[in-house]
Amino acid sequence: MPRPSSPRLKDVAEAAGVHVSTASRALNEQTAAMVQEETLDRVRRAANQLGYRVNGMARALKTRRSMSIGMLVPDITNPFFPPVVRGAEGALAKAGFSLFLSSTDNDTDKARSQLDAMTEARVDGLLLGMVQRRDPAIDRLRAGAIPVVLFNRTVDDEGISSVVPDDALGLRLAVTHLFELGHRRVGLVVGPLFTSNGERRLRAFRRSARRLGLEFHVVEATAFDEAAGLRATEQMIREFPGMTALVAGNDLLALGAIDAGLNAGLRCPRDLSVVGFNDMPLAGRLSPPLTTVNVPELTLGRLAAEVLLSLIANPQQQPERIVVPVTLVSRGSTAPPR
Amino acid sequence: MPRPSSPRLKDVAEAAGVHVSTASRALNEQTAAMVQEETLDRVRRAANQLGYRVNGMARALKTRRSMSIGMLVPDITNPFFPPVVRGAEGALAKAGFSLFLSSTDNDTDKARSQLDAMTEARVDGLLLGMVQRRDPAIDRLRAGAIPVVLFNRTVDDEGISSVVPDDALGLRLAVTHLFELGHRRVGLVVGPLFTSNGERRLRAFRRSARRLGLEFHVVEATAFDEAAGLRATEQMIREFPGMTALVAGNDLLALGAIDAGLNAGLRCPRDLSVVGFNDMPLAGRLSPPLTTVNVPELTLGRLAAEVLLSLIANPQQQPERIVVPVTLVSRGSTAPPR
DNA sequence: GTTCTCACTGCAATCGGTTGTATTGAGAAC
DNA sequence: GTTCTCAATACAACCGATTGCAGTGAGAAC
Repeated sequence: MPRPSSPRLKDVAEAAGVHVSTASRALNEQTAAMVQEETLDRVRRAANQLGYRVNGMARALKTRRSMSIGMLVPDITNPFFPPVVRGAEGALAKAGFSLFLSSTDNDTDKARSQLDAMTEARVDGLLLGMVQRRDPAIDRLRAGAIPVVLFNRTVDDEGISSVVPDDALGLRLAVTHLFELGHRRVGLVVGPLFTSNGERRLRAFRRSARRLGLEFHVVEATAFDEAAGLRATEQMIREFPGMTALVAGNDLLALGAIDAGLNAGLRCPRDLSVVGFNDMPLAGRLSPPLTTVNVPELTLGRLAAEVLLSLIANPQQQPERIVVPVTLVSRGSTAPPR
Repeated sequence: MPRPSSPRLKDVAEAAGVHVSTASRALNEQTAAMVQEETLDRVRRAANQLGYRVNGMARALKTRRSMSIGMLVPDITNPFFPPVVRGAEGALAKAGFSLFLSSTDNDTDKARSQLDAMTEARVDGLLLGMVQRRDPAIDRLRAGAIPVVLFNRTVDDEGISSVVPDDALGLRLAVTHLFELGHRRVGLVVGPLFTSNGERRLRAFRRSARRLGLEFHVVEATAFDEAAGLRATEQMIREFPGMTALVAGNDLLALGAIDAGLNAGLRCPRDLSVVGFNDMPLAGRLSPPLTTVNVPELTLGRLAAEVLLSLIANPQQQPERIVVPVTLVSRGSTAPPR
């Protein structure tokens, strides 16, 4: 019966004429110093010869480090996330970690089952981008010993590391921009308020609008996508006539809002100015080019990964809550009111 | 010294007062029938009580199945890929598999190192979207026993399963569309010819253009992104004056082409019609809305995953080469020549 | 009362590595 | 020549599951 699987350390050791423990040390950077130069060579040569690749599962089982991390995003097809994933993946790969990625489709059950899968895979850390403000999944995670960093959204609980955009600054910039263009009657199509972005952006919007003396109205969208933006804006147009401008909870909501406006005979930006949030890729090439709040997505992903890595290196570490600065990008979807 | 880690099967077994092998059988669907109803209950209760999660590494080590698959894409920030990833992930999750995702940034070295990492993680299969027509990485993989399905691009070698769009049909549709609009002098900004999409689209373009009696010129872009599209089109404009329309190797190249045209004073579609390929998300909302060849991305990803799953279930299986049909979506970036 | 079944459970080997400890042997110190 | 030191290597336990096989005991068959 021929051995069907790939060569094991034992095979390498035999080929090199050493004990498997010696082969193990020879092949590990950390321990290679323990073994004689000449032996080192023999083992390495044998390993190359046989095309040996360490069995990560066996190693992980023994060392209790899988060298993998799990990343959950609400929806990978939301253009905001791919750059975040890329930023995270780049930083992780540099440190030798692989990435388990999963889209939860904004579905709590799916999120839980994916989280279970990652727990079973014994990932060394988690990057979570889909949490709700009060999230039972997080509570269960806190009990466990697995390092977690939240990104994009965070939880109300202060005890967990996170990397999020500066929601308050973003909304202030957006509202101020509209005010300076001359708008005085401004709507907010906010994302779901069970998310931190929803709630924070709403609060900042209210505060800015009040301070500037604007008339305003708020409608909560059921999700962060175009369809929800469309529905919410239809409602907004019914409930808040005379509105000349609108801030959306993110860029996809903004697209839905523009559509709803069009359906109601309001052209953007002539009859209705719209500001998005995120500055997702291609936002500047849309028709009209979207005025929006830029979030440095790659950086956000990279930072989240770096915080996680340092948390893995030192689990006792205090939680770190990073707020990434944002800027307003003024493009074609906003204009002075007529 | 308290046990810091999560509960093991042994802990569950002790809590339930049974042997660990019995606990193992009780907790596995396949083998649960072997154990008495009453014992089953006790074990399950104990497992829930302790919050037991199987250690995937230990299981994988013993069973030689990691229940994970690796997916390599050239660039996750290319909007074409997220829906493909999502399609694949959905199908895989349904079958209980997790997804290792990695962006290779079109870098052969990075691809190789990621492939090594996946090999070490002992993934049960690979979904590769970044292969070149003659790819040494594939040759190395063929030797091994790990099931592979290529998507989006394929290799010249016939022996490997793949799921790719119908490049030939797509280009024929694009060229015919331009012909019917009245264009007679048409360029092709093709993707790198070391990719199957590049080469196949070029061939189909030439054939269609000849058959229709068009004058044509081809420039090869160095990558599938906007910057490469811009550069290639600048060259095209120099070398092929009087061109009224252009087919791009994908949507990002098309965007670069539109920019290059603008820089040269050619407005799209008034002075230069442009057809893309892929119909990436938001393509229809761009300015101008992109005429392009629609590839059903979600389906493509799902199919790739399904082929891989069946290959994993039955490794002796003949390779399957699926060609996914495409359609032309006529929008605003094409118009009759002036 | 024995023996045979058969359903259930326990035993122990195994997957492929890592790592603390023991062993070995050559040269230094005496 | 004996003992000590130390570098290099071998031994063996262990990580946490799975699974072929052996054991057990209750009831059936005789």
